[in-house]
Amino acid sequence: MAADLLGRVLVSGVGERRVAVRLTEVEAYAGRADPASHSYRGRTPRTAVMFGPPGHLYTYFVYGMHWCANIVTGADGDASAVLLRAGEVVGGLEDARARRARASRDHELARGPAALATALGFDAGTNGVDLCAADGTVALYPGSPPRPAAVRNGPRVGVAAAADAQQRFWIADDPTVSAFRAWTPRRRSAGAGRVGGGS
DNA sequence: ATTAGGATCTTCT
DNA sequence: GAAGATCCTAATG
Repeated sequence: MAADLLGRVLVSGVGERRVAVRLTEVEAYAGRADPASHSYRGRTPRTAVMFGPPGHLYTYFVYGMHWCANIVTGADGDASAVLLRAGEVVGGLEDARARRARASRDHELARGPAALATALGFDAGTNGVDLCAADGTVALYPGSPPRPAAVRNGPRVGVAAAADAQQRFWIADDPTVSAFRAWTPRRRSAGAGRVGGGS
């Protein structure tokens, strides 16, 4: 299950850089039966990787500027995945800082799904990468599991559908875990609301 | 410390 | 055409 990924270490060798992150926060998306999952509405070009075999990276673009990464967990055709929400950079600190110049402290380098993806260099090019390939650019290692008593769970962040599902898991008292934000509707930008056909 | 709002574009309806 | 598994900065207490 998703919580088993906590404490495991993801090593990325993308772009001549090598960064390792120990996962401290994840979210589970239960395939086609989960209204909050990208795979809920069936297979599309974007979600094709989710419908494939487990152990592959599924990356997607959100909000017009960020990349986020999942690990496909369900059996072939199941379309379940785990969103990697946050982690502690345990290797390649210099490279991670270079990619995340905005982060003022090291514990913020991979705090939040888009931040984590940026720190590891994930984007369209890493979609579908096999984590078990011998020569893969990204690999998953056992790492060090958290104390079972330190594992917490709660609602998923920023998700409108199935908001009551307690499918977010994190390691208690870890500074790299992102702050919880319930889903809120975004206001439309002023310009987008223009009336009339203009010009 | 906390909150509110803007940026920006792919995907599916 | 509308909404989205977010991050960052600026303004306010």
